Amino acid sequence: MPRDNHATNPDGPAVVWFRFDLRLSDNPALTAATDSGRPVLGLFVQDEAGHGSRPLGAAARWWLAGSLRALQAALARVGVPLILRRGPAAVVIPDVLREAGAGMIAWNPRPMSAEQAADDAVRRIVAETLPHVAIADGLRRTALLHDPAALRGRVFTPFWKTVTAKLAPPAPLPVPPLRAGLSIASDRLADWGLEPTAPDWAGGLRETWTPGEAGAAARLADFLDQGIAGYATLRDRPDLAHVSMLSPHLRFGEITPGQVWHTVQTALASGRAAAPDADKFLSELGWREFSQNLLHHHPNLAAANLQPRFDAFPWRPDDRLLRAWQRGATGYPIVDAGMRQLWRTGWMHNRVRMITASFLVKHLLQDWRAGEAWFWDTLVDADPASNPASWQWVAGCGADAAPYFRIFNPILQGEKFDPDGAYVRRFIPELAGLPSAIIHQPWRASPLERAAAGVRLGDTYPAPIVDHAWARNRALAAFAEIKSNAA
DNA sequence: CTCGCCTTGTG
DNA sequence: ACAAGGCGA
Repeated sequence: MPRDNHATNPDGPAVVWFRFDLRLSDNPALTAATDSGRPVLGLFVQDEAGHGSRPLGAAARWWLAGSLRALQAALARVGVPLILRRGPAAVVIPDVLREAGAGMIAWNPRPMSAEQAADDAVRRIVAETLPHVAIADGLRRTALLHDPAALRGRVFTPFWKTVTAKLAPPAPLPVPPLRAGLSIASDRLADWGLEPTAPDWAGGLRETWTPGEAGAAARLADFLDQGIAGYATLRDRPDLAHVSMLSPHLRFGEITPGQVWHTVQTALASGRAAAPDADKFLSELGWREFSQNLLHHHPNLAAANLQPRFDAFPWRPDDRLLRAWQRGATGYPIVDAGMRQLWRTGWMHNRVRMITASFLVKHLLQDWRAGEAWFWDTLVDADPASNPASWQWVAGCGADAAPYFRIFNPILQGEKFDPDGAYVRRFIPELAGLPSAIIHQPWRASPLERAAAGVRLGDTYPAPIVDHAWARNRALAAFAEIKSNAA
């Protein structure tokens, strides 16, 4: 049947504009489009200018490619195309609606004010230039468990108590019965250059992750099956597998916090999870909500200290130190193992994130923003809220932050949370032969132990770039300089 | 106003 | 044991 390619049609297909909600289930926009009875056309717009959000880092771009491929395949199974376009959303969206002869557009609300402003701009342009296109509006919010506009959290515990007191997320939506629609022109994903080619550094990422909705569901099922038992304490052990690793899936909206919440409740009710473990796990979702709340109320979270007195902090920018930290060559095994896990897999265990971040900020006196930028580029789960909020928390300048004087001892942290050195051995094989009792401080190994393990300090593995006790005192002195400033 | 809380460390 | 700062119930 001939088709007018340059006019919208009230009976035409519904375009579902995907953003970081790359899933079919619990997707109100997709459900609204299906409920309208129209055939569905998926759309993802790569808007390098950001469209109200921060341009992705390299690891997140890799993840996005995988997630789009997974979404494209899932939609293709029911005959629905996923159209890829590049450019400013306010230009691309009207173009696509005209080309598709669309009668409707639907998208899920986003939580940040800049995102809402960007979406409002698109809404206005569509309403003004394409009045026959219905806009699915006021849909259920699924990106967060709470409405950040309705609450302002400065301290985590009361914030999370307030949220959980009335927490009853509606039952997640099932995958709707999609009607296939005709396709229009689409970019080729490969042409977006999201994935590295020369060099291809993504091998460790591919081994570790399955981006996409199915991968997210499998990860959650696996965690509830194997990992959540003992979570309350074992979650701090980077050598064990007792964390969910859901963070990148949540970041790209391949699973919603509401789906996680309901799945955990079901596991609780059937006795497959214990209450202390489930509560602790859900409180980690709480930290995610807390960070999003902070970003909502402080859009400049990644750039500005939440505590202005830190504006006068005497950082000592030093590229040599920063690079040593980035490469995992500080001479402190737990720090280096973490940085190498990050480089290899695009992810780092939460406990080790705190240790490595504390080390950069306090032992090396590098501005937390330099560390935040590195994590932003290398983490597959790099989140515009969680990443800066957590860095500010560690640096002591954030909301409900760890006091600055609380300086992690990388040796004690290693011995406490990687007691057998298994985590260090996995990511620093050149230390693998050292006895467990000394593996977190190889400079104290005896000459005989080092020879037996083939460890030559300053050669096969670096000597510590700073002395812990000295660095600790220097950090405390630096903090004392800003202590008297009003908070 | 006190007390607990906040993903501690040192002596 | 004791250290350090701020917030909120």
